[in-house]
Amino acid sequence: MRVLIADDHAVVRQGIRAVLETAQDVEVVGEAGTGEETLQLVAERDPDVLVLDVNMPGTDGLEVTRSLREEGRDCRILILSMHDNPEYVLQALRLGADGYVLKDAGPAELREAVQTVWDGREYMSERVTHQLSVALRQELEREKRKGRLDALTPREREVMLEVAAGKTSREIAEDFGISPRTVETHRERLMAKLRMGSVADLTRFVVEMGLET
Amino acid sequence: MRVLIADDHAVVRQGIRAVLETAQDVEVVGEAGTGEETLQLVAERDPDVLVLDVNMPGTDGLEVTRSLREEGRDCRILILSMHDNPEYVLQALRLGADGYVLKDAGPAELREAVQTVWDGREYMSERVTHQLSVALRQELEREKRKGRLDALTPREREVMLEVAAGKTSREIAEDFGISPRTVETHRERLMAKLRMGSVADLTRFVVEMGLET
DNA sequence: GACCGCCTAGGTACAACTACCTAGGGGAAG
DNA sequence: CTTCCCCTAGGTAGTTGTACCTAGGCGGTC
Repeated sequence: MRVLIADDHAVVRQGIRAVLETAQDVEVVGEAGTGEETLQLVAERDPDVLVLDVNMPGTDGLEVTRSLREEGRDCRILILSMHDNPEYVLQALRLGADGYVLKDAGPAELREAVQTVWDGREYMSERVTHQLSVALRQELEREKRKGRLDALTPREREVMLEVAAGKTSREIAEDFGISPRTVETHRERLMAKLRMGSVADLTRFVVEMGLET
Repeated sequence: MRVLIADDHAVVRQGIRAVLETAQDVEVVGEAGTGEETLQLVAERDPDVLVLDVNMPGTDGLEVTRSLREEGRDCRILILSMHDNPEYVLQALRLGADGYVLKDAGPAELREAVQTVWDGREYMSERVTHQLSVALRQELEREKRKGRLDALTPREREVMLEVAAGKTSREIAEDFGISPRTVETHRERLMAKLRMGSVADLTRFVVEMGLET
């Protein structure tokens, strides 16, 4: 297995090389310190696997990934990153990366990751998949909430904001010039539609959705 | 009045020069494109007023300000910035700037600002002073809230979190294995101590202070 | 021992919210 | 014209929270 290492810090490159070379079927065929250098070395040495840092000055890891895929390179790309930000991860995968490993991974994990992508499978650090699933859940939750919000009538929405602002039904009634009983009706309906069990939950909802004032 | 202009964009320098030179008692004695160049030109030409951009590559405006003050330069320093971020503004003033003007200021304001600092007074764009007063108010509010929070007993704090989580007094009582009446007592006291009039206000407070879980 | 702060909890009266149901008027859509 | 949705609002009964006051037990401090 021919591996190319791309990272802007020489010490990190050295570390990765040391880790990978302990596996006997791995040969490190080069090191790159910038995105441009990476593209050039990949073309020259045609590695099987590229271990690629995302954070590089100038052309960053994601850009490099895009370029390689655009020119039809079929080498495996294992992204190395400090952050488990789902946005980054998804972007990397969308651009054609084969794996995503965090920089705090130990030697064993790094070797396993390289081996895995080389075998044609995807490798993700556990924390990354975890963050992805959390992000997915949040997204679903947001969608669900947005749907619920759409089910409210205009009046209900107004009342909702007032309730979340801590007003009583009587105060809201005065603000709108209607009966407290009517406000209570709106109140019941909106709480039911949003499936909220308390003013506290409602307030959280309003704050989190950025609906105030 | 001898003025030196420092900004990393040539067009901006040109614009400032044009604006200032319409005033007949102003003479632009030089332009600098980097922090280093600025320090050198200030030493060479000894201007009365330095119009200084904060965002410059390498040594930025704040660094330049610090250096000039450290070496005992008494020229007026008028900071030019795109942002009205209070942190920046305070930092600039702390380092010895005499004025802070936003980049979206018109020609008239810029001339007035230069004139004002040259007269030995401070000049601040209106939006800047406004942002500062807002920041100050927020800071005071935060302090006040923190003080109030410190007035709570441990038990009251626990109850507060449960209330903000939307639980009823009965539920909280069960969680803690105490009487609902006791929870209500805690509840009344904590609401009074925090000066909160509703669960909604309390929930906001807890969320904003980052106290949950 | 006296004092104080905290947790505990009960009494009373009232205010506010909840649940579930009914129902008329008005406007928009079919 | 009928249907449907929304805003309106009342009835009734039950739950929950608020306001103010009292009070015992407990642990630490002067």
